[in-house]
Amino acid sequence: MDMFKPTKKTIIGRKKIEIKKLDKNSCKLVTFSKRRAGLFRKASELCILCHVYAAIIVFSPADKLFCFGEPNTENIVARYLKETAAIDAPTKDRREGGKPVSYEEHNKEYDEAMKKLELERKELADMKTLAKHNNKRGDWWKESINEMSVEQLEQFMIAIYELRGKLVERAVQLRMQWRLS
Amino acid sequence: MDMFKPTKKTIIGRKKIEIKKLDKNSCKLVTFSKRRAGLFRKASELCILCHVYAAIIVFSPADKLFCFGEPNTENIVARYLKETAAIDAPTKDRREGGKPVSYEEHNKEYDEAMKKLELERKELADMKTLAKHNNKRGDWWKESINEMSVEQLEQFMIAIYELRGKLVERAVQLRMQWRLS
DNA sequence: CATGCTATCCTTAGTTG
DNA sequence: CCAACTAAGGATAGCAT
Repeated sequence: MDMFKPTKKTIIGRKKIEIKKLDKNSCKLVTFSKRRAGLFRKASELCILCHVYAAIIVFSPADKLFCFGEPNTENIVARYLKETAAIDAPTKDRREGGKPVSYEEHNKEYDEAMKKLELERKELADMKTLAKHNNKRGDWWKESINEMSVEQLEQFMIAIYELRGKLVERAVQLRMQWRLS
Repeated sequence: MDMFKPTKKTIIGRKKIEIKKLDKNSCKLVTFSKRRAGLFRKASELCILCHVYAAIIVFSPADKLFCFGEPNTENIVARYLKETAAIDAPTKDRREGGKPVSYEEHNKEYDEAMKKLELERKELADMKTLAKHNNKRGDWWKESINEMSVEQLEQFMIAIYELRGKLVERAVQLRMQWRLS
């Protein structure tokens, strides 16, 4: 291999940049990749060094989801939701930008949902007690997974994912209720 | 004040450290504070430079929650849940640990499970139709979310997470069935 | 415990292949 | 476009206050 590079010259090395939005798109993508990798590595080091759990969620310039999680993202997020749900209203140690969240857009959905809820609440109350009666054990639907056919399972999974979205909405809804009270 | 420090000497500067769990507790706490700050700053820069959204969730050695969010943590998390819910089952773009699951060890379980399944399938088929009959609408449990109390909701969410694991298992199970047939 | 300092290590902007 | 390289700039371990 060539021991020396007589051709070495114009390499100037890193220059200082201002932390401002990058307009050049190619540059932005490269920078995003590099810095995201760096960020994830730093997070990993932090987790190992200090023996803590952490998760990072990033949406790329192309709106693709990237996430890091030690030991995994989902559990951290779940725990985050739990914690914030528990201490949200009173203590809420927001670091962030400080904006108290724009609930505007959420409000519409919730208004609708709550009206709908109001109506359905009554007619569904008895259905629930009925269901509870029918299933001696509350977790029948867990057990029954093993008997589902492919089609049933698929449908059920879809339903679960929808349900999950509803759960999140509902959780936010409840949190708002507390906040307002 | 003293302008000069003739006493200056022992400052060695930074030394290289191995990325291993820090045992010394005081050191761990200091390192955690410093590196967490650095991590959040990096994330902030990434968000500004590349005009992206990101969130970081960290649990400190003392198990306290620290979070960063641009523009705020909650929305990022909500969006994360939405995205993963939507594309999870089919595409599942886990970044994280990344193991594509070793199917070997699953094989045994699945063989057993499949036999068991075969037997149970028939005797449970009618139970299912019974259940379907009892609940005019198959998705009563979706609607009933809106009436759940906080406690019920929390328990339900936990159940859902568990259920999700079972679903994944079951899905792999079925996939293998197809593969073998 | 938090803050400031400094020497050293690490990250990465800019460039080349 | 992606990977490698280089050196400037930034982060930080260890120490001191």
